[in-house]
Amino acid sequence: MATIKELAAYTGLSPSTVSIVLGGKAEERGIPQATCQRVLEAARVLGYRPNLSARRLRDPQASGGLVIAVFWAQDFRAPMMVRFLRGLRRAVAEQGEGYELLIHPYTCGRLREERSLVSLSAFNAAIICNASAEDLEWLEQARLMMPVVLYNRESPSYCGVTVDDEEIGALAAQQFAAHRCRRAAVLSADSVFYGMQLRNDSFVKTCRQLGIAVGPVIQRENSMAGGCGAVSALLENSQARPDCVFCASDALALGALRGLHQQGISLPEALKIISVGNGDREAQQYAWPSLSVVSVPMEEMAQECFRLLLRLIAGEIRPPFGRRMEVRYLPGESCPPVE
Amino acid sequence: MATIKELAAYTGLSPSTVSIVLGGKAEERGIPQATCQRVLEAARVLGYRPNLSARRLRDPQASGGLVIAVFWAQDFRAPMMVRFLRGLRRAVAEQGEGYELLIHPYTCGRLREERSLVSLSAFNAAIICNASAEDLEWLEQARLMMPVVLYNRESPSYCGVTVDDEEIGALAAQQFAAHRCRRAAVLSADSVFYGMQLRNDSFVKTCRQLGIAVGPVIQRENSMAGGCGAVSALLENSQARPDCVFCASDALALGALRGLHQQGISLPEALKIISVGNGDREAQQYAWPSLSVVSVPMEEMAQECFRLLLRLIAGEIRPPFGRRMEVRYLPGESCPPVE
DNA sequence: CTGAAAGCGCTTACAG
DNA sequence: CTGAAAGCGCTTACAG
Repeated sequence: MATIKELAAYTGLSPSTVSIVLGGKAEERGIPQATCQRVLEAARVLGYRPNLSARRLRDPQASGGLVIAVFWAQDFRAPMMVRFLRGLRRAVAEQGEGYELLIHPYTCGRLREERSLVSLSAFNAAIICNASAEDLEWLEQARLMMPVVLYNRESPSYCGVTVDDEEIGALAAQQFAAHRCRRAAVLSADSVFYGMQLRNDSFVKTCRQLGIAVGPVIQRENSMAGGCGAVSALLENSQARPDCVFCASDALALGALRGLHQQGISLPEALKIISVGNGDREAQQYAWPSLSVVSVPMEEMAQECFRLLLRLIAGEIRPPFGRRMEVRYLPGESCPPVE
Repeated sequence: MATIKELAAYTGLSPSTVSIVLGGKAEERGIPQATCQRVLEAARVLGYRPNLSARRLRDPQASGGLVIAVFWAQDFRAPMMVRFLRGLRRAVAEQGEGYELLIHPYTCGRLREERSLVSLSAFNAAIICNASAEDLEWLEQARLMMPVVLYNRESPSYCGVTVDDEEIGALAAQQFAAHRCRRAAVLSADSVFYGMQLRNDSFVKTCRQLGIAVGPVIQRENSMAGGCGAVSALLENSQARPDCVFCASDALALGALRGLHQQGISLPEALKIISVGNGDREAQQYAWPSLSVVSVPMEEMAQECFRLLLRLIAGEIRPPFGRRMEVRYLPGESCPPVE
């Protein structure tokens, strides 16, 4: 990478002059066109690219801000990222700017390969989302110097923001019980995330406590395709068809909705659905029928991640320090309110 | 903001020692616990935050990379951002990393307030998305030094990646004509974007050419709520009900789908729908009925933005230099293929 | 119109 | 175990 010094040597000018031209201040400094041409030409030929760190170091305005990296696992569903970023933006706005958000995609299970988490010179702090069990394991032993907050994960040595996973499953089961459902099914996702297991287990356990039998527990790819394809498996056993289904994600539930339409099953009469609400709220509400969900407050969780990170940086808290957010049941037509 | 020098003064140690402790290298350098405590305590008390630019400047690894800001207007629909980022990530991966993506939200019409576009020290280059007419106007006269590519906008002085907006409207009209539709409606959005107008105008014009009457042209908020609420207005005139509708966005179309279900209108028999496909592909496919769309290739457009930006930086191209991407009709159940 | 010098905040050989 | 010095690449007074 060419530097200004090299451009100066190449053109026979001084670094000052080169810098002035490159900064677009040639005119106000009365530097003739010809000199500009020489500099610009040299920049092109030598492939000059300004070093941003050096520029920023000189500029108190640009130098001060906190750079916060958001590690987002690539394979996670897109609407979740949207909601997360929305919450983060709110949190940033609340603090009055001066923060830079760096989106850093990574691959689940390969967080250890992200050297930037160790280097200390890539960003000031990080929010790590969707870490897998392996990733968490690495984090434990790595003991990063960098301030880190985990989104939706718990750890003995880091700060984290979580939800009550067991409550999610329990709330759904309670709703079904209120409707006097008799037989429940679970539509879950292939997952690297232990929280999902907790939700399912809690749903099943609560069903049993409330006298609801639990029929098939099905695992599919976490997508609408997965949810749609699962419908036949769900209804396979015609003796013991479920009258209610707990879905691990919006995507699965929306896919299932389509599958059920195709089969001519009418909701909520023949079957009730409650999903974990981790997708776009509007898509839940304008589905046909609209989805009943136990909503994961992702925006608030993101906001809280940011707040925790700031307090961590300020030394006001020390890891581990967790915050657990409330979940809420939002009824829709797929499991209407009981009057 | 405290610096290492100040910490040194405060603790009575040298900057070197402070730096070593703060860098987590106390142990390997044999610095005693007590000294570490002193430094860490001072950092907390004085509110020390490492200056990232300075750190990066020292670290050739961290210093070299290109920092690219993505200006995304806040009010634009979320799924669009997802698709855009997906394409961008692909483009980055294709180049083999070394690039930092900075997400920079802004408010439509207020791009001029973004000082970082002028400062030259905030990032190396920018992709500007969803600029309004006012924003474009400002860009024209600002003549930024920074390399910039516009997403889905044309400009006499900047590079841009666009689609053929007229083709979008025309393709939809042609499909309806193939189905022998007689009366078309348009469900459009309140918009700051002239391209949307081009699409609608072209749809209307092509309809007329093909002998399709054009009924109500309705404008609503660009959301599912808007689309759903528009249905009654769409069907208002029972003498001259449309038998096909062109929707300006996925969100509007999905909302309309729900509204039509509520009214008991059966698709595609009673009404056909084609939407501009600017949302999540899976949501289009798993809607009931699945949506026919003229797809805007947002991922490819994002990828092309990135490529153009790199070539711009390398001096291989000069603004204005535009790329226009192809649109494609993807049939779904809301307007099935004609056999 | 152009250049020599200082300095942004940090880290890392190197010396003691 | 700790410190003095150099230098990363850049820009900006200042001097000529």
